[in-house]
Amino acid sequence: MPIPKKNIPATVDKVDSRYLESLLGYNARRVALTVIDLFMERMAPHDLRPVDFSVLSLIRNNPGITSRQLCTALDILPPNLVGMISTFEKKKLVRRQPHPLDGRAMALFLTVDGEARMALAEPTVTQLEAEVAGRLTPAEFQNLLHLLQKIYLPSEPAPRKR
Amino acid sequence: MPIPKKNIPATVDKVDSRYLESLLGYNARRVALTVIDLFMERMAPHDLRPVDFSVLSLIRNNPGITSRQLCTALDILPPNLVGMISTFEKKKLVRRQPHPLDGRAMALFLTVDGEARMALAEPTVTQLEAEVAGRLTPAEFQNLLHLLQKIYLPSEPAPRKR
DNA sequence: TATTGTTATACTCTATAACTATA
DNA sequence: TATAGTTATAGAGTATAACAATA
Repeated sequence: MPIPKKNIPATVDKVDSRYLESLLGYNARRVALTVIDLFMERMAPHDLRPVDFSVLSLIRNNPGITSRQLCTALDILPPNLVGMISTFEKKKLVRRQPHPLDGRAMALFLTVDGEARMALAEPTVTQLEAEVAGRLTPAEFQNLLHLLQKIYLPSEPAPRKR
Repeated sequence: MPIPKKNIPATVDKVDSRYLESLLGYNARRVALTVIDLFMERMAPHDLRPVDFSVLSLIRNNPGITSRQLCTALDILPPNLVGMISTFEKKKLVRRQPHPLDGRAMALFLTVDGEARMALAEPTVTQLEAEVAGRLTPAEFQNLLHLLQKIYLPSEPAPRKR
């Protein structure tokens, strides 16, 4: 039988977060913040924020990708990408080139410096991912990625609006 | 045998995002954005952003909780909570009361209006969660929450820094 | 001396409108 | 007429420093 509490006005000793923890949105955001915090810490020597890494990674794996394609893939608004690309150009990480088939567009490529930067940064990301996933078995980790993708990647490639 | 491509300069037709999709941080952020977008859409009639809902939910389930406890539980900085609480007070959703055991602190409670607002809002959240999880079986959904929590909820309750 | 709540403020991130060059 | 890229700018979100009152 539980010991009766003293009759004091309502105070909270341990916060009950169980309801929030039953919500996918809450849990996904907490995990995203956890990983992003560690990411920024570890990637500081490489001078890359998460979004920088995402952009450079897509250019690396898709040479000649356009700004518009980057914006669609990463859910970035075009005006907010312009500054990033300009900064990358100033730092000699990215090179812009007229698109061969569309005179309005610019094709994006990593420079040699950009390739080198990413070659150093990717293992750092791999390492921090491994640490974050440390409490999960490899099978659990793969399952987690798969379940997350089932949420945001429609099997039918219907256009996403935002 | 694949048909040889025409010899044109590098252009990208379909963006290859497979590397990013192998990263937990990327997937968690995409899911968080997906759920938050739907959340804001559905909760607009209730005039509650995700963070508003989280704060009111914690007050509801922890009557007498302090601002400091809210900040710790939700990873909000104290200066950024002040305005929210003030707004809630103006809207008669939350009531502040001197803390019975700590003269510096304020104990927070929902008003009758606040309870009513949350009583309407919670079913909306339950509904949208069910929709987002629609592609998953109930067992998969529970497993997803469990795996996410293993990432950000340490079994040993070590203090998080940020 | 440390902590709670608060103010003021700066910085970053995200969003909107409008323009140009080209399709 | 629609789209890619760009500029300028507004708004929301997040961060730091400093202070008064209390522990």
